[in-house]
Amino acid sequence: MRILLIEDDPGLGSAVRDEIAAEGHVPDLAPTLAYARDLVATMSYDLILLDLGLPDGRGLDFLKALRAKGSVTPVMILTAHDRITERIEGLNAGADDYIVKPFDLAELTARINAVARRYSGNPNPLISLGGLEIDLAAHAIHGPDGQIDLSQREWIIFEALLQRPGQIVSKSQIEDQLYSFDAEVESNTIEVYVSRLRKKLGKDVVHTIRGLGYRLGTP
Amino acid sequence: MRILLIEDDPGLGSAVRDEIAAEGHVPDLAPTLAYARDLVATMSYDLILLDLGLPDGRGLDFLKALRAKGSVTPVMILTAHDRITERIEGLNAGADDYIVKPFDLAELTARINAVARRYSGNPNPLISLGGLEIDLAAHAIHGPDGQIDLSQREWIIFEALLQRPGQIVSKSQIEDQLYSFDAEVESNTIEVYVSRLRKKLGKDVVHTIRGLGYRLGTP
DNA sequence: AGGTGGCGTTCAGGTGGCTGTCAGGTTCAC
DNA sequence: GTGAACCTGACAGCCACCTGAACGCCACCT
Repeated sequence: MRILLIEDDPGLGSAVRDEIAAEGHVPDLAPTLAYARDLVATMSYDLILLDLGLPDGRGLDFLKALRAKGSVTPVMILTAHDRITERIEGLNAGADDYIVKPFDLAELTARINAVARRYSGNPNPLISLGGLEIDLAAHAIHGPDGQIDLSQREWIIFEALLQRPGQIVSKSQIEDQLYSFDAEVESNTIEVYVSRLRKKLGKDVVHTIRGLGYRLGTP
Repeated sequence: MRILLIEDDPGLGSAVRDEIAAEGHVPDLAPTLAYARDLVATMSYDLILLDLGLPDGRGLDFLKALRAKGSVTPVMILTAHDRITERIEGLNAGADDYIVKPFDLAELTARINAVARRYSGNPNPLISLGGLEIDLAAHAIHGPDGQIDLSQREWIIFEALLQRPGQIVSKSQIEDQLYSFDAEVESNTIEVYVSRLRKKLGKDVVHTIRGLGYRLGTP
């Protein structure tokens, strides 16, 4: 997914861009509104992340101009904690969602995915996978023998794979999803969870690539 | 990606610009240095392709001025086959890479992608190679018959080649990637791995240059 | 308040994929 | 023609991973 990040803070900009890229999206970073205008004139984006305070103008004015031109690209605004009026104004100007600084990068990812799902014509995706019907938003799985329930941790791991079909997700990436920053996991917890997912959902739902990680099975 | 092509030959200029655009980049073509200066004053480019012989001046002087101003935009110079001194001077003046005329457009694309990866901070490129779609960060390869998995060591060797398209990578360089410093490999391990890559990905994915090493196959 | 069962984590024994090697054959520079 | 470089199928051993079972915790139910 093509994502344009309009953010002048170099540190935040880099961190967010790297996170978006790590999630498999294709990010562009514009530190100014002028550059952002050039980009949206020539590129087609699936989502825009918009900071409201830019060095060469107001993010809000950029957003209004975008909507005035008829663009329906989803826009998520980045706002400071105490800027409530600004937030409301942004939503009124046509933003689809907002996230409050400072934010956790994992939360940003989840929010991005949520906005993208809402606006890609697939707001509540059912995913078909090898005889399973999966409803991510409702955490519901329907298999050939009926409803299948996963525990919270099992869902976290399964979603980590579902969000990256075709990609290898390393054990350390899964650990990062499950535990707080830098927590050391001492045993083969991940393997046991994967085994349980296989038991509940079928042995082909997760493929192991030895030494690298796991990958979602092919539908 | 925004690419500025500084080339006075109309035929070559058009062909390269069209190829760059077809690859999803956003090219600008400047047939003179004066025009190029105007463009770089107002636009931010991700890469500059620079011919050294222009009607209104030397490409080398343009490059030196660019670096003197503090620009770190990657620059790839286009040089004639026999202009070795010019090539060296270009690299010394701050060029990041060079490509020798006449060149294959597919090789140019691969080289552009490689330079952009080194300098753009975007570690998650999709690479197309002979019917394969390769996602380096996610260790994902999609071939004509579906998903292809490589082992950890196979990836290391494949990446060593992917990161140097068009270049010969020696066996000792590959050994350095695989093993710790100064480890002596006693047998034909590298040849066996290359054979396995060919088996999984196709026999043209790696070319052997006898006595020198291996090179990535052409897309 | 006490009992229960689901969940998270750990462990141990087993397994099969990966790694490195080798041998026989092919290719090619000289 | 020759010898070095390379190719590739096959094999053995290692260890990353699998999975059944167990235990402690705690939310929930009675």
